[in-house]
Amino acid sequence: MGAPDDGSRATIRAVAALAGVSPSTVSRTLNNPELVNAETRRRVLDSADRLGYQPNRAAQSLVLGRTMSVGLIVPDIGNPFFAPFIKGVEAYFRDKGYAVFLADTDEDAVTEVALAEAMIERADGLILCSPRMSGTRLRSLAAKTTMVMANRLSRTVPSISMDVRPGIEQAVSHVHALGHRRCAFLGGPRDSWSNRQRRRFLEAGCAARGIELVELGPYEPRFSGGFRAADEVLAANVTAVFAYNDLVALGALSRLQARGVAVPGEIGLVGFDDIPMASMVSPPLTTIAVPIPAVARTAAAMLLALLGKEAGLPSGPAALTSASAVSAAAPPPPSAPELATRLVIRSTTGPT
Amino acid sequence: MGAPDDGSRATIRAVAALAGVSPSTVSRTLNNPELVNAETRRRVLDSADRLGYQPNRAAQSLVLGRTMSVGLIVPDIGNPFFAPFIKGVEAYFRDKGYAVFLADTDEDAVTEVALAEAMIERADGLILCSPRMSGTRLRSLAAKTTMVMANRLSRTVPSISMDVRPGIEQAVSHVHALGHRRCAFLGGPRDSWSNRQRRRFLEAGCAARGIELVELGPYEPRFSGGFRAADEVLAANVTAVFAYNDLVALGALSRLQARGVAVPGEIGLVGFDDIPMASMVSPPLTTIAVPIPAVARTAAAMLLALLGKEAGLPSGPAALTSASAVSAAAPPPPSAPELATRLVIRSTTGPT
DNA sequence: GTGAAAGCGCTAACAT
DNA sequence: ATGTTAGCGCTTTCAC
Repeated sequence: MGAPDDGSRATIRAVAALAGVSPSTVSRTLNNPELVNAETRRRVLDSADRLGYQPNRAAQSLVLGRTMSVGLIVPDIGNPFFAPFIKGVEAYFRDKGYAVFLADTDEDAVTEVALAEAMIERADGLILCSPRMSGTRLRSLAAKTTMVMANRLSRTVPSISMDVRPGIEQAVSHVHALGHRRCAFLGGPRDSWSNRQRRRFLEAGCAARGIELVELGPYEPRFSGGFRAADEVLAANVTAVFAYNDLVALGALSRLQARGVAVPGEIGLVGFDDIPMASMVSPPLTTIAVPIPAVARTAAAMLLALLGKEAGLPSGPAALTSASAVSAAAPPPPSAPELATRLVIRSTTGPT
Repeated sequence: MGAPDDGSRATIRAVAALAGVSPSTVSRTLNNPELVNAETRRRVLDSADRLGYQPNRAAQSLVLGRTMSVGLIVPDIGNPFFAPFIKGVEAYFRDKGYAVFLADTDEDAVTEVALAEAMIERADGLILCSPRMSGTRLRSLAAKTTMVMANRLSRTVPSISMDVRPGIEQAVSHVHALGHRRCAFLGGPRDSWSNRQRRRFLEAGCAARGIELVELGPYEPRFSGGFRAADEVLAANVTAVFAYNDLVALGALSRLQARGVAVPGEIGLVGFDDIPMASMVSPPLTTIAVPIPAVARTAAAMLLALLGKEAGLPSGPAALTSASAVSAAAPPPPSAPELATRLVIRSTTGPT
């Protein structure tokens, strides 16, 4: 519709004037249409789009105390693991009328804190995806804003993570069934929460089945890390390998093949994440698929619920949601079935 | 650093009161420190961080007329091609004190327009990366906000794109030197600007060297598209193939190998983009590398310049602004050397 | 059902 | 060098 061709955007007063009403009526028409007479409403609406009127967000934010935007901080946009997460969060919030600020920490904890602080000023809430910062900093941030953490669990900060257990159980069971009795774990970053978690369950699963597990690494969680890992695997005298993630697995696979080692013939290989590339290499990678879109949606929903609660929502539908989110500060239920990881068997695992 | 432990954030008046000055002095201290007495400044700064004061962004935006944030719209966050772009834009703007809104259109032109409209309300400017919408819509958007388009050129909208020519020239020359005389182009989406551009230069390069070029497709610009393409390549009786992008090339490679066709022995293969995966497969893909980070930085710098120009205008802001924006639309120099594509020779090309 | 008035928190003339 | 004043554009009591 006809925006004023000069650059100035129409204000609520202009609309009011054109419609012959007061600014308050225009505001009501837009925000609480039921409070205004049908005929008046029509006139207002008409004038509004005649002028191409768009409420000024800054003014709204100032008076309402919320910006209708949230911040999302990830360690590395380029990491295929995070893309679906970003996508999921963005799609969820867009749908609810929120815009999403995105920032990339380059895997650096200090940058991460700085970015979070900066976003607090502009967004109503924050989602920290796989945060690298210390628990202390995390808590301090959480005290300053509404925040949800994904892929890392905490008792003090609302958080959500996938359930790695089923996938790992399935993988260990699978490898065991194939006859492997001595395996390696290609560890990721030492201080990484998810690395610790993956290792723990892996150890438990192997122990339970009498599989000997040797831990190698830590390796950079990249293709190059797997490259290096491959040579150490060969020296470790194992028949199967669990990698910290697919990138490492893929790197190892590549190097193994280059060295003439048959996969899965001589060495079986299991990845983690199921990034798109996992199914595109040859042989396609057996891996533990993680439900990132579900994690993303859950995190987003959690944040939205918290925002609603903060805004003083009367105990409506949101009350329950946010309750569960806050109790998420207590042992969050990673038991939700849609958050379960699962083994995807492709072609890098076979009989020993 | 004691933030008030209750939820309310300190205002400028609180700081002023604590420091025993007026709000304006606080504002000055923060925005034009040189205008205020050193001793006063000290007191103000002190009170400010005593209270953990952070200026309210919404209030600033309202009075200054700018939000210090920009919007970035991409077709698909998950596409490895776009990740470095997003990263580049975000890093650039973060550095300048801007925050970046990100949205993903899912390759849909309608969504794209809607998202852009939504962002106009919240951001000072917009970067459209590889926009799918029509030129008309593009122009209409550009009239409403400060905007820069990347990976697509336009005379009427400020835009920036890499220079595909050198890379393609090198590729054709390389393939020609290897003895190939009949090649195929695996086309991407028919109406895609970059597809048309790539094809055009490819045709020219081949024609100039007496290489016969058959165009296949269009294919989905994904791994799966290349899969399908491979079979058609085999039927086309060519010895080398240029793919619309790496994903297609990789898909084709995979399928070719599955069918027992030797690459580069029987068929040579050249990709486009040089996504990370290109160097990770085996054999590693020969491909035309595109300078996405440079494109991203350039686009960002362009937008920032336009924003600055708009803000710095002496009189009637709007009229001149759009004029200058349009003038920025005059032939953008894709000749900048850092925007040049270049051939990366790996192992999917060899003598015929 | 509608208007008038009072700010939200900040910056920027304009005094002083 | 600092304080006073007047809004930025909107929402929201509070009257009518």
